[in-house]
Amino acid sequence: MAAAAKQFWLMKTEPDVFSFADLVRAPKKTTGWDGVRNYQARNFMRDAFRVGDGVLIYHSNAQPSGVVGVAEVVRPAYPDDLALDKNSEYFDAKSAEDGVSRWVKVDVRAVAQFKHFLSLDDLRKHKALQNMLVLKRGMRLSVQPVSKSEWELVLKLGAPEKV
DNA sequence: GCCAACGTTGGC
DNA sequence: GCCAACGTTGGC
Repeated sequence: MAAAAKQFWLMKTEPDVFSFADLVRAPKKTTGWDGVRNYQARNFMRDAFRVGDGVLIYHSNAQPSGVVGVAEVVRPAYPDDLALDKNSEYFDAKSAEDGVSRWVKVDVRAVAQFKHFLSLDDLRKHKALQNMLVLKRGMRLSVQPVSKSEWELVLKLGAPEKV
């Protein structure tokens, strides 16, 4: 059986909370991407993410916001138990009621940092990227699919350097 | 099931 | 800090 084709995603993080540099510094350059509390984003992780998929790491609420580097999925979806932790800001009362988290996380590992940080303005300069979800007005989804052609161009523009 | 009110996201 | 856009909640 042929291996499933590699898929591509973009994941947002606020660098003040957890930055790409934090990911690079993490043990094995890997972290559980927890705290996602949006059903559409969860469903992408739970139903579509596969080990080996590529991830653009995007800094939101940054000056400026943009894509900083590349990671890969190293563990498929498993329960995000912060939802059960009363002291966590990601606590979810409904999950706690059920005794089982309705939220999931995946593990991602830092792969490369862009030599050329790509701000939203940078990305907008390229017609081939005009359909990128992250560029759409009002797009708040924190986990987004990225097309193969978008991925390839963004990597070319970003000049990734292995971390 | 509708939809107004509310809370959050995130660019600017 | 502003506020547009969006998701969720809850009354009915």
